[in-house]
Amino acid sequence: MNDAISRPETLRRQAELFAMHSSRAAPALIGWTLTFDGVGGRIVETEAYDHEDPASHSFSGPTARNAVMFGPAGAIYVYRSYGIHWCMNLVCAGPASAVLIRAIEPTEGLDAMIARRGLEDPRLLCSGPGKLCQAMGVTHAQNGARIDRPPFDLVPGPPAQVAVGPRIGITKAVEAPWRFGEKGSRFVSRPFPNA
DNA sequence: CTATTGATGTTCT
DNA sequence: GAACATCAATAGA
Repeated sequence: MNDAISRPETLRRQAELFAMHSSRAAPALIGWTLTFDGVGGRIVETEAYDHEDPASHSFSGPTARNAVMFGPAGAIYVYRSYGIHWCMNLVCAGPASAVLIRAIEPTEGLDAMIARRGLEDPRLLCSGPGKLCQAMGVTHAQNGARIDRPPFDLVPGPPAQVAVGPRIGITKAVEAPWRFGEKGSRFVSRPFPNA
């Protein structure tokens, strides 16, 4: 028999996920499969942000850049990082909360990712928020797009063991334990202390 | 394996 | 003008 989850069931699980605050949706997303135009893989690392969080783009209220974060859940918020890279978030139940996708384990469309990244090592293809957007071909053109409709796809996976730690690359609220990853995964951007 | 540093350009003060 | 949800290259242990 086919053990794949049906489309209606997937949409139900997605709706359930987006109804959560990002701090609960972020760990719940570990193990889901995310693709764009058939290219992507298993989510193995995420971070949560919200409007009460000094490290969040949404902390100081709506602006042109962060407008998508203040919109409906299920949207994709893409921003430019350090003038060079793109990073993608999934908007969750608000206000203005989102999950940063920090690393995936490449499983679909390996050839396209290798071509875009100019690398072959699967561990280096998507082990960081900027890397995975480059590998998947996600740019500002996808800002505001829906995660629950083509060309995006987001499918639940079997339950994963989740490690927790402080977020990476921020200078405010550095201690908040809002970084999540799959225990033991070799595809995360940096190791978790107790995994 | 960890630590450090320069590159890059948009956003916000 | 400063800060920035990063990356790749490099040096060292």
